[in-house]
Amino acid sequence: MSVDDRKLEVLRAIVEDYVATQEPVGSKALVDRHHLGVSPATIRNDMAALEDDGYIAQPHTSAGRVPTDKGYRLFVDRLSTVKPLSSAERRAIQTFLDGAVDLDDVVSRTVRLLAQLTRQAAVVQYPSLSRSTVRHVELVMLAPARVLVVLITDTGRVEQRIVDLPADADDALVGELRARINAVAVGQDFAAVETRVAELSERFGPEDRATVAAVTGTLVSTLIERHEDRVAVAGTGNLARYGQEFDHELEPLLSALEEHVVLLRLLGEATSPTPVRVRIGSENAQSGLLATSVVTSGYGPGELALASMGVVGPTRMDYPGTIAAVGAVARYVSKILAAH
Amino acid sequence: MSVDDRKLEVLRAIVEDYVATQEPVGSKALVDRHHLGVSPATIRNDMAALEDDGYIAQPHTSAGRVPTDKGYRLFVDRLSTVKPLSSAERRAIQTFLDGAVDLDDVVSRTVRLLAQLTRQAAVVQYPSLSRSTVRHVELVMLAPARVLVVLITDTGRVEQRIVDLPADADDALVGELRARINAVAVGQDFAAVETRVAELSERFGPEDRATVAAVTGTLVSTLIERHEDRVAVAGTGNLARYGQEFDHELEPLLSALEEHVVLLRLLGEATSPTPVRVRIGSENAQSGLLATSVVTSGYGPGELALASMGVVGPTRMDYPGTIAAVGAVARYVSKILAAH
DNA sequence: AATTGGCACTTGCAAGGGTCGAGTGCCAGA
DNA sequence: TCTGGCACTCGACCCTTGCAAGTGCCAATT
Repeated sequence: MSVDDRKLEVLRAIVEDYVATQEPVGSKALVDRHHLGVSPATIRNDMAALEDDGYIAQPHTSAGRVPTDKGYRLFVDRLSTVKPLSSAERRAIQTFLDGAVDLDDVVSRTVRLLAQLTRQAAVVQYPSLSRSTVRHVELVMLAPARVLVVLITDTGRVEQRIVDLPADADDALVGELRARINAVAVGQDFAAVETRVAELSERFGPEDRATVAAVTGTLVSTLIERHEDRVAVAGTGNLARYGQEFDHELEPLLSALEEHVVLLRLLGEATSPTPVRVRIGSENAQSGLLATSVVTSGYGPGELALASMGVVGPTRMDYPGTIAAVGAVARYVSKILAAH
Repeated sequence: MSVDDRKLEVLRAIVEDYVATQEPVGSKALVDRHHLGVSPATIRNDMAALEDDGYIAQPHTSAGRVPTDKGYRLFVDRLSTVKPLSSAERRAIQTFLDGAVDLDDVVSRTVRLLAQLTRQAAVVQYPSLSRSTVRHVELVMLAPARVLVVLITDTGRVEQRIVDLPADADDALVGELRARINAVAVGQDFAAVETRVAELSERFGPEDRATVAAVTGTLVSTLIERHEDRVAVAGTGNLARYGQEFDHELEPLLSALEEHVVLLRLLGEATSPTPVRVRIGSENAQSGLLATSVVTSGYGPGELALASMGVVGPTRMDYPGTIAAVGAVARYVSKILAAH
C-alpha cells in the first residue's frame, strides 16, 4: 500500500469514526479501531500532512482531528462505497409508498419516509409544473361572471384559480372556450401552452375577447406563478437531536427550512433522475446552512427529472447511508409515477 | 387595597417580571420594579401564601419564585388586561393579508403573519370541510374508464381525486351524473351530501350503477377522509430561540408540530369565532407539549367557526400580547372570508 | 526514505474548595 | 397587619489543581 493510499485510508477512517462517535479522533484510537498495520506515530505524520492539505483540522491544539468540508468532499467523491440498504429498509420503502392514493399522498409519504430512514430533515419538491405537460383544462361556471379554471397535469397535479370575468358569460361560450383551450393545450408543455393559448382570442368575436383573455390570462399566470413549486418538509425534529452541534445555529436553519424559496434553490436544478448529488457545508453558500450538508436526487416518471427530493443534516452525517436512502427512494417514487 | 387583592397584584407582578426577564423573581426586585406600597418582607409573606396555594414555586430553595401553570391560568383568567395592538401591528396585519389571492394564499399568509407577530410558532387550520357546504362538483373524463372528481366548497377550497371506473363510460353518462350530483349536493353540508348522494344510484340503469357507485363513493370518501383537515405551520425557528428553556424537549415539540393529527387536536373544536382560548402547559396533556402554552381562536366567515388558528410557545409567554394578536388576526381573516 | 518509540509540551475538562450574593423564613416589635 | 432584622440555604462563579488525550519533534531503526 503506497503512502498516498494510506493517507486516504486514514482520512476515510477519520471520517467514519468521527461520524460514528461525534468526537475528534486521535491517532491512537485510529490504529486501535482500524487495523492499519502501522504505529500511531506514523498515522500522526499522515494526519499532519492531511491537515496541511486542508482535509482535516483540530478544534484545539490538544484534541484529535475532525474532517473539514474539503475532507468530507474527498470522502464522498472517492472513498465512500455505496452502502446497500438493508432488506428492512427496502421493505419499509415499499410498504410506506405503495399505499399512496394520489400525488399529494405520494409526496407527503415520501417526505416522511425519507426523514425516518435518514433520521434527518427531508425535503421533497412537488413535481414541477414547468416541465410537465397539460392533461386537461376544465372550466366551471360558478356564477354568470365567475369561472373556476382547473388545470390538470400529466403528473396528476391539479391547480385551480377563480376568475372574475369582465362580462357575464353563458354556458355556450364557456363550453367553446373549454374545447378550444384543450384542443391547443393538451399534451403540450407549459412554454408551448403559453404561446398557443395567447393566439386563441382571435378565434372569438370581438365582444367575447375580453372574457377569453381573462380566462387564458389566468391560465397562463397559473402556469407562471405556480411555476415556483411547492415543497414538503418533514423531520425537522431530527435536527434538534443534533442540537448541541448546531448550537445556536438551529434557529436560522429552521427558518430556512420554512422558506420555500430557499429550499427550492437548495434542491437545485434536477436534470436527470439518476445521480444523487451532495452539497457539503460551505458549498451551500446559504446563510443558515453552512454547518449542514444536503443530499439530493431528481426524480420523475421518465428520463427527465421533474422535481427533486433530498435531506438536510449536519455535515457529520452518514453519507453512504444517506446517499443510498435518497437514491433508493427517488428511484422508487419515479417508478410509481411512471406507472400512474 | 385588601390583602387578597394585593396577593393577586403580587402574582400579576411575578408573571409579568418572569415573562420579561425569564428569571426567577424575588421579593426585593418586585418592590423595586412595581410600586406596591409595602416592604419586601410583606411581599415575602404573600409569596409564601401564593406558594401554598400552588400559584408559584421556587426552582430551588434560595431562588426567587416562578409561576406555576395554575398561576398562569389565574393570570390569564383574571389578571391580564387586553393589550391593544400597536398601530404598526394593525397595519402589518392589513398589508400582509390584503394581498391574498385565494384561500391557500390566505392561510399561508396568515400563518406566517401570526408567527411574525407573536415570535412563536403559528398553526392555522384550513377551513374545515365538514362544516362548509358544497358549491360545485365537477367530473372530468381523463380516459374512457377514468374520471377526475373535483369538489369545490363555499370557502373556495378545492379537493380532487381520480377514480378508476369499473367499466368504460361515455360523456352522456358522466354529464348526467354530474348534473344529478350537483342537483342534490350544491348548497348542502357534508353530512347531508353523504346521505343524499348515496340514493343517487337508484336513478340510473342497472348497467351504470357500478360506475355511479364508484364516483359517488369517491366523493363521499373525499368528504370523510379529507375531513381531517390540513394545517399550515410556520415559525418553528422561533421556538429554537427559547432553546435553553425547552432544553431537550425541543425535539418532541418539533415532531408534534409536524404531526397534523396532533395539531388538529391541539386546535381543538372551534365553535364560535369570538373567544380566544388559552391552554397552559400541562393542560395540554400532549406529551411533547407539557412545557408549552397554546393560544387559539376559531375563525370563519359567519357566526360559526369553520376552523381554528393559534400559536404555540413556552408557558412563559406574553399572554396579553399573544391573545390580542391571535384575536385580531382571526377577526381580520374572518372578515376577509366573509367578503369573498 | 519510511517507520517507529520516546518524550516533552499543550490544553481542555472535571473535580475540589472557597467566596459571594440573592433570596428565604421566622420572629419580635411597632 | 406590617416591618426591620437576622440567621440560614444554596446556586453561581472563580480559581486551582490534577488528569488524560493528543500532538510534534527527534533520534534510532529497518
